[in-house]
Amino acid sequence: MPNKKIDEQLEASHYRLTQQRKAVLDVMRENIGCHLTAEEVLVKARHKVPNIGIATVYRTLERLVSMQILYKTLFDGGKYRYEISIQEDHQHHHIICVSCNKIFEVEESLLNSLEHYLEQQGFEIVDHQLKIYAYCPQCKAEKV
Amino acid sequence: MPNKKIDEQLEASHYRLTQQRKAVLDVMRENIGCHLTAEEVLVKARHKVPNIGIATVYRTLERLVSMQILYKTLFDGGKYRYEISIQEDHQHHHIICVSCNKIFEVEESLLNSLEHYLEQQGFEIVDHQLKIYAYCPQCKAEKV
DNA sequence: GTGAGTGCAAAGGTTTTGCACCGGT
DNA sequence: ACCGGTGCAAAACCTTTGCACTCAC
Repeated sequence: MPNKKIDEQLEASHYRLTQQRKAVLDVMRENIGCHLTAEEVLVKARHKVPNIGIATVYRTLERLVSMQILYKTLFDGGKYRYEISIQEDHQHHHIICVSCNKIFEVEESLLNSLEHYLEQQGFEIVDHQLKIYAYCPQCKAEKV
Repeated sequence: MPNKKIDEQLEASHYRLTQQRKAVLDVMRENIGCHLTAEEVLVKARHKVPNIGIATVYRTLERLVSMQILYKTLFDGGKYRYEISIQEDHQHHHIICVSCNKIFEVEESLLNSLEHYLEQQGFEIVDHQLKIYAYCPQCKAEKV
């Protein structure tokens, strides 16, 4: 259960567990696998804490990112989206449906040979992000 | 020479060749392999047409993107960068040095097997973008 | 009680848009 | 001369910041 681990992290970090932060964290925990914008988190969090403001949402999301509890990724339109990190390793790989805009995850794997090649060239890889634009199976079927 | 091809495209598109557009296009042609922000294009273009405004730069860049003469890619910080398209095929693959911020190109190739796999899953791939964050060989050497 | 955290509103940064004027065809 | 293109300034958008007030510890 990742929740236990997150709670431990929070406790260890002198991080005050306010209503607002709990609401944001719960929203993210209730939306595993979703890639939410700050605005979307705000709307969902307001169901729990009606007066929560967008600034608090941003501040909380940023804090959780720096604690590596969330990932933050830049998507088209120049907007950031946040997702909860449920695994140890990064898996910054997304398939974005060009029709319904749904976002699917891809497992990291096939980039290893590319990275090895680049390391032989003298680069030291820190991270990578892959975005694939596609019709998802459903939209492909409806497209005709 | 790609310039000839671009000129043909422009002619075929009823695209008025104003001083400003020529300046923007020339800036991009003089900076093959560079990934420029609109602001950077503006500064360079003003050396040619001092009064050119940022709105014209954006409008021209967008138009050239829609003509597939330029590529537009979102980079960290939520800023778009534009680069001239010198090849037939897309090659949206970048290595960004986390130290000097220089951007290197990677040839497309090793993603084919991943794409085949996804197509078997029912996706129809439209495009993809890969960003790799790394220390470039020079910064890696200086890092120590 | 104290200081970190909050909400609001204002500011920041990038990109877009409205509008009167300009200039390529 | 026409109409698309331009420059300016304002607006739009997302995100960050300043500040007085609040509340978790």
